[in-house]
Amino acid sequence: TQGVEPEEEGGRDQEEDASRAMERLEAGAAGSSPEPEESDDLLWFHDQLEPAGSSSSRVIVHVDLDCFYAQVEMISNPELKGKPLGVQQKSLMVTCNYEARKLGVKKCMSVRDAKEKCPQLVLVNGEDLTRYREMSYKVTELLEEFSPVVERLGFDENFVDLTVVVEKRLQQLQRDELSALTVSGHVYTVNLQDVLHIRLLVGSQIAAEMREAVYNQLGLTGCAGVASNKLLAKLVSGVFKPNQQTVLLPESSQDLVYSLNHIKKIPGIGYKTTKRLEALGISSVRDLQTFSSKILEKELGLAVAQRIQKLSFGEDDSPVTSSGPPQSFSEEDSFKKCSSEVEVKNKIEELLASLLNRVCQDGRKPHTVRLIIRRHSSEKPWSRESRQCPIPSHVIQKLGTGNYDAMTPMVDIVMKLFRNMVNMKMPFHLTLLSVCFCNLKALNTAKKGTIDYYLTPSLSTTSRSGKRSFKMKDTHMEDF
DNA sequence: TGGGGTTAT
DNA sequence: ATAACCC
Repeated sequence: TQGVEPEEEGGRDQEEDASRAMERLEAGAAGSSPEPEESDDLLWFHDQLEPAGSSSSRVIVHVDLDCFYAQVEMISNPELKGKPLGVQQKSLMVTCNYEARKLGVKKCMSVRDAKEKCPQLVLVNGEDLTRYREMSYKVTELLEEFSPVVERLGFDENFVDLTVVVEKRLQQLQRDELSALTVSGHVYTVNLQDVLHIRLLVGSQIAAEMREAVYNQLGLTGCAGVASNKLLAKLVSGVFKPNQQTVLLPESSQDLVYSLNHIKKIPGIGYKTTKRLEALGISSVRDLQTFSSKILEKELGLAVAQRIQKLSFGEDDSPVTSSGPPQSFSEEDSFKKCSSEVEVKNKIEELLASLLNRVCQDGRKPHTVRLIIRRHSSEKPWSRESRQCPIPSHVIQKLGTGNYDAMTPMVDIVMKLFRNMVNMKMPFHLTLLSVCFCNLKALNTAKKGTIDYYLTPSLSTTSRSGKRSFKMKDTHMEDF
């Protein structure tokens, strides 16, 4: 109902699901090795696919889930479907479903403004990211079945490089099928006479199959954009908004970048760079395109200047890089005030409890811990300070299954980091605490019979039970 | 303004 | 260790 059903617009003949798509791809890979004899027609056609002769043209898809946290909440609790729903973290409503948006609620509104706009708004707390994170990785893993090169951006966006998969599929197609190729979903700027961007059309079909698989297997809807690079794929994915997809034909790429009314809309140009560019009198995309490269390089440095000026033309040669497993795990909590050692220690214990569970499930071992704080009232309210240190190897070993063992030494380490940053003889006022595990290394592949095996507590005699969950002791609430 | 993430310097 | 970027 109400716009969450997929494929009103482009989903004919997309009944093929991901597994069948994979069978076809694999069959294609196997069958294409002895170089199928091609007719002259077909050779001519393939020649047209690479106009400039350089084989640099890529097919990239950007997949962007619709109001992701709200969708996960509606799956967790189907009674929320059909009602205006917002997901709240502290005083901020970080996202909301389309029911709520119809009633004037916007993403990243304060909870107060949102309730004012829409008194019937249902709010759920979204501070615990566990279910979002898990669903997010399911999406990435599903997309990896279509092509192994998938790059995550946040929890709800993925880039996939389809170049190789498109090429395989094209080589499988017969001459008559080739001339009958059609686009799936929208085309950016309606100008469909010239159908020579066959690879992008095939990309759009694969994008439709991806969205169909994500919906059928995970129950999530989203948008997709297909283009020749990441920047354009991302920009074009947002053109038709909930649950639709669009492909950008190259001759429309300038129209697309000019449709951005300000440089800050270009992904890669953030808050700081926008301010510095505005100080130079640059505010529109065309301003940036035509601005002196020399001056820009002096002002921002060679790397940033060249990159953002290319972005302003819609050019982006950055590769889609496989995200793989996460580089770090962190848990944070923000609050109005935290100003005593016991409060700090309690928060740290809470953060560590979650982190130890996560690290345990991941299987790899972090070799570094970092503590991050935000102090109140300091001139830069957004700035954070951090201290990090290696995790001693004897503590790393305890990280495997018996989290109770690692908890106490980890708290001690993190509290030392805290004392290194904050002089506890002086009054302090924190508004955020965060603990991060990073420098993750694959587990010690201790083989049976080796010294390592018997020296690794989680592998030898004790505690062969399954993964245990660490439970917080209910401590010290009398402090309040 | 939250609770995450990444890469570059 | 911080600063920039992304969501």
